[in-house]
This record gives sequence, structure tokens and C-alpha cells, in this order.
Amino acid sequence: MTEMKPYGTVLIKAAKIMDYLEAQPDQSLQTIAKATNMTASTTIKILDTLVMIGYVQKDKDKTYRLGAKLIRYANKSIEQIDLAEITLPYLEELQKTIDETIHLGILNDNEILYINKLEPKNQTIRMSSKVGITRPLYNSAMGKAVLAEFSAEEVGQYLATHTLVPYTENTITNPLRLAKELDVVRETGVAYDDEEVESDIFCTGVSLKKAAQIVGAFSVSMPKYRLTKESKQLINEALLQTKQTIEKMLA
Amino acid sequence: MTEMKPYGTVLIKAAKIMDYLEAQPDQSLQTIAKATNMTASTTIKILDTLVMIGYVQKDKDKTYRLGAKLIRYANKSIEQIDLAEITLPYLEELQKTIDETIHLGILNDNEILYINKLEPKNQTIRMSSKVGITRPLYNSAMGKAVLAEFSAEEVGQYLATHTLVPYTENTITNPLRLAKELDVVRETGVAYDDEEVESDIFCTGVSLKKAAQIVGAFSVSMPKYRLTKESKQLINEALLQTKQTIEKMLA
DNA sequence: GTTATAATTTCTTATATAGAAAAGGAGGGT
DNA sequence: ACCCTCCTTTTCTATATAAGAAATTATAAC
Repeated sequence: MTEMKPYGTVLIKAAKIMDYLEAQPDQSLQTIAKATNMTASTTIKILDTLVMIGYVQKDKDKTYRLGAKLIRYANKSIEQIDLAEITLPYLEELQKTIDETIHLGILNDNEILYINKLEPKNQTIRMSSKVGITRPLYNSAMGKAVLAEFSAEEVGQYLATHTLVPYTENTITNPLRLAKELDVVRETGVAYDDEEVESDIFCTGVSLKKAAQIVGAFSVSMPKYRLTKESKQLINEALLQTKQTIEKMLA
Repeated sequence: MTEMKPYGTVLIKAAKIMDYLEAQPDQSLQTIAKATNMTASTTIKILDTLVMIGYVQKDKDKTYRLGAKLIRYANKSIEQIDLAEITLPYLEELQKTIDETIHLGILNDNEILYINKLEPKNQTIRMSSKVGITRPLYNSAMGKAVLAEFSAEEVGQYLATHTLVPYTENTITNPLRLAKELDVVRETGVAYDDEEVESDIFCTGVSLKKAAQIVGAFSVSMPKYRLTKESKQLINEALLQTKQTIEKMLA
């Protein structure tokens, strides 16, 4: 057991505050201090500095929230993720075939982080989804596609540390049933989210790998009522075809 | 002259590194250290911590770039900006009238920061613009609309600290000419970007105020060739009408 | 006004940091 | 294969910084 050498204690504490504000905006000093197990005097000093550098914003009512500077960073961060750029033309092509919402995501902190979205051109239904949101691995289409690439050990580790919270009545909350479904995903290469995240929404996802490493996933989302046996088949084939093309580019 | 009390020195240094990586991705330790005037040993320790908390990503070739965690923060940050939520229905309404790209921006660090974008439904031309990008105050439509709300003193301060860099041959680089144009904006309430940021793109913008405070701006962007005397008039009226409606909501 | 509660500042000791220097890679040339 | 150079990483210690208790100031409720 090697002793961890701490460096940047304030930086780590600042990150703790940021993470808390990510989950709970508009909180008072007291609340933040309690939630992060720090004294008020330490907390206010860190918050002052965070406000100074634009990471946090302080409102007139003395509550704190995440700052606009982060929006700038994120824009650059996405630009710096090569995957978004490389995949874009192929996802656009895919959209010409399937006129539905297409998402690109990466694996981040055991969740799917959305980094690009292509909206349908001729459909009028708008789904609420945004770049920057996250979805669990166990119930989203992209998530399951990625989870299916995990080793048995990794899946076990994931299940041991994550509760399968029911988002809808369709959400799979039984680890064994999930494991079985992952077997099917491994066979077919395609993962579904059949109203497991949100009612009426059906998603189909595939993973993206580079040199045996998971680099991300992409998916097609649509209202369930538009799904037919034919469109399902078409989507599966188009996704697998696009996956193959993109992975050839990544190699 | 009250002496500034420093707190969170590492945090401030970390922000300096982040800002550098925002501008220059994929840099080596040496390069980052030199650019930020820090020793390599200090820099690597901060970078290690930044990587640990997900703000920075370290690649196999030992270069550093902004981390995906920032994309999560940004998503929440935008959600926490009430302006985006409040204005959305009105901007959607506006888009039904004018089928062009509509942007919402806020004033951030003397620039316009884009926080929402509504794309045209029936037009096929796609403009490259993203949430998170910034535009100068002196040449963008939203920027000029905001600048026109500055006091003479504030405008002077802005001009003293910012060079009017020519983005295109149409960009106004003469401070006096800009000042004159701002007078017109104050009269009409509407600001133009006539191919001053990008060739072939014409934008019309208005500011948003709450209790005499600038809170943001929004604009319509379109290819110049689509602009007619009639559409220009229509856009101006629709923008001013929408501005009025939104500001009534903000009050 | 009075009281209670929260925000902010001050001050001092314990702690973390900065940077020089040394050690440990990685790569290029011969 | 070996050396040499440049870059990354670790170690170590004087010095600067941070943490927290307590005092002070602001804010809100009554």
C-alpha cells in the first residue's frame, strides 16, 4: 500500500465543489460547505477564487452556480475529441438513409456522454436531448452496446458498483436479465433501448472500437410508433454498415 | 492600494493551464510550462491532478488536452442559465416567422458567448456555428447590439483594450466608424453584421435587458443572397417584437 | 429594534507547495 | 548496440500557503 501523495489540495476541493454545483445549482455557502464536508471559511475562499476565474457564478442572493466559462471550455473540448470530427460525415450519410435523431457518445466515468447530435430533417418530432448529457450504460442503447464490449470481469465490476434504477417500467433492473441481453448484443452487434430510458422512445445503438479499445458509440433514436419490422431491419443494417466504415477509418 | 490576498494559488495556476489548453490543444509538458511561466515540476504535478479530476486528458504521446468532464459541466451550466429556458418559446415562435438560424448569446468576458442555436427547418444551407463559441463585440450583430448599450465610458474602455481585427474585408476596423454605427443601432434598436465576421453571412441582432442591465442578445443569421429589402424589414420588426415580449417576461 | 442566522474576515499553526536537482525515459544518430 | 540529448517524472526541503476557530459584519425575520 503505497501512500498517496496529495498535490493540489485546493484544486481537488474546488473540483468537489464544482461537482456538487453540477448536481445542485443555486446553493448557499452553508449548504455547499456541509455537502462537501468543509468549513465555511475554507469554502468561501475557494468559491471566491472559482468566481474570479469564471468557473462559478455568484448571484445577488449569494447562491452559487456553474459559470459560463465552462461552456467555452466544453466547446473546445468537443473540438479536441477527434472522434466527433472523424465520424461526422458518416453519421450525416447515415442520416440520409434514416431520417431520425442520431447521437454520438463516448464512454466517460462509466456513463455515455453525448458529444454530438444530428437532428432529422423531415420529421417534426423533436426529442429533448443535448450534447453534454449523460445516460447510464445499463439502459441506453449506446450504453448497452458499450457494456457488451466489457469483459465479464468488467461487467461484474460495473454491476457491483451500480444499481439498476428503473427509469421506466421497461428498464431492466435484473442483472441476470441484463447479462443475457448483453449476450444477444454480442451476437448481433446491435443494442436496443426499448423505452427503457424514456417512454415512447426506441433507440438502436452500436459501439465503436479502435484497436480493440472502446472509443465510443452511436445510436438512432425515434418514437416507438414509427418502428416497424422493416425499419428496424433497415436501421440495424445501416448502423452495422456505418460502424464498419467508421472503424476502418479509425484503424 | 489594498494588497490582494492570494488564495488558491494552485487553482489559479490550474486555470492558467486550462486557458492555455483551450487555445492550444495537444501540447507537451515543456510547452505548457513555458507558455504559463511555470517550472516543469510544478506543471506536471498540477496536470496530474487535473487529469485525475477529469478536467484534462493525457494522451499516449504525453500531450495534454481539455477533458470530457468539461462537457458535462457546460451542459449543466447552460441549463442553469435561466435566460436560455425563458427565451426558448419566443425564439421558437420567431423561427416560425423567419425560417433562418437563430442564436442566443450572453455577454461573457467582453465577448458574445453562444448559448443556444435554433436551426432553420426548411432551409438546406447549414451554417457552422455551435453553442459555446464566442464572437467579438465589435463585428458580430449580437455584439454590436450589446455594445450599443454600453455607456460612452464603457465603449471607450472596450476600444482601448481591444484591437478591431479585420475578420473579412467588410469588418469595421476604424473606431470612429464603429462609434457612428453604434449611434444608428441606438436609434433603430437593431444591429447588423454585414459580412463582417464571415463572407456571405448577414446577421441581424438585438440586445436583451432586464432592469437596465444587459443580460444577453439574440440574432438571425442567413446567407446574404437571401436578403431582400422586404425580408430585412420583416426580420427587423420580428426581432424588435420578440425582444419586447421577452423583456416583458424578464421584468 | 432585537435576535437569529448566515456570510465574511482575521489570525496563527500546521500543512502543502515550489523549484532545484537528480533520476528515469524516449528517441535519434552513428 | 551504444551514446547523447532532450523531455518527463520524482525527490527533497525551505518557504509560502491553507485550514479552521473565533471574531466581525451583513442579512433576514419578527
